[in-house]
Amino acid sequence: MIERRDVFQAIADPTRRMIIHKLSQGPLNITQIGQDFAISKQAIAKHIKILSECGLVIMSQKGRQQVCEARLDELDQVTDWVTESRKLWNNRFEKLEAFLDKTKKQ
Amino acid sequence: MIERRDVFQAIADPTRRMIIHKLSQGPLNITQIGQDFAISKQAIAKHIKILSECGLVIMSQKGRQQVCEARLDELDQVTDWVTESRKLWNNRFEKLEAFLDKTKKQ
DNA sequence: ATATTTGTCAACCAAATGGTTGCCTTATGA
DNA sequence: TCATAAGGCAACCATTTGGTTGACAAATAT
Repeated sequence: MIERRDVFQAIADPTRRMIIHKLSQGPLNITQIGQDFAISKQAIAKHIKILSECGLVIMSQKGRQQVCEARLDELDQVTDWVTESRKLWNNRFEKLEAFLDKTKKQ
Repeated sequence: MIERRDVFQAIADPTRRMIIHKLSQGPLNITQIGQDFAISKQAIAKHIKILSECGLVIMSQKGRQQVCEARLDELDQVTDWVTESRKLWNNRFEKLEAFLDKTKKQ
């Protein structure tokens, strides 16, 4: 299995999606993020590490606090892939239509 | 760990994304899908099972063949979540602005 | 000065994931 | 009729994942 740490895998976990949701409303430190979740701060920190490794969260030190900010640009990878798939889907009969058209003309 | 089998998890795997990509261009049976991948047909079948369980692929029997067709509607869940997060992000200063506005008026 | 808060590091764990192989059933084509 | 192609099923495996606990360092507050 290849080492994967991409945006798709990052947003696959519901907890991480909720974290992104929270951070979309403004920056928070790790303890504040953990407030709504019934898991340890260490678990939260691990999620944050994954999110920041793929660019969805950026960190900044502020005294002893680690301030986390959402950075949603990388989600373009996701919407781009969906858009591309839909494009293919919409054009899926093109070849067939071209073939039928050609056949008709002959 | 809760039982998860949702669209987000389904598209987290690169092989499954490639399968969707292929199927977006037209229906294929399991053997045909496996053509481009260096993994066993059983592995492909497992991926297809996951994709069909979350509605991204629909199956139809055709003799001994299992024809797979892409069904991209469920990807709305993904784009909707991204859109919602971006909306929150864009409105993230609203509360602060409202507060400042109110303070100014007093 | 000391207690508390914030977060890190490391070890550990059970379950999930993505893959394998072998065997079996059932259509299909020669 | 019989070999073969398509796929299902089950057992197994290594690695990854998402979580835990305990100990620790360093800011901050009292």
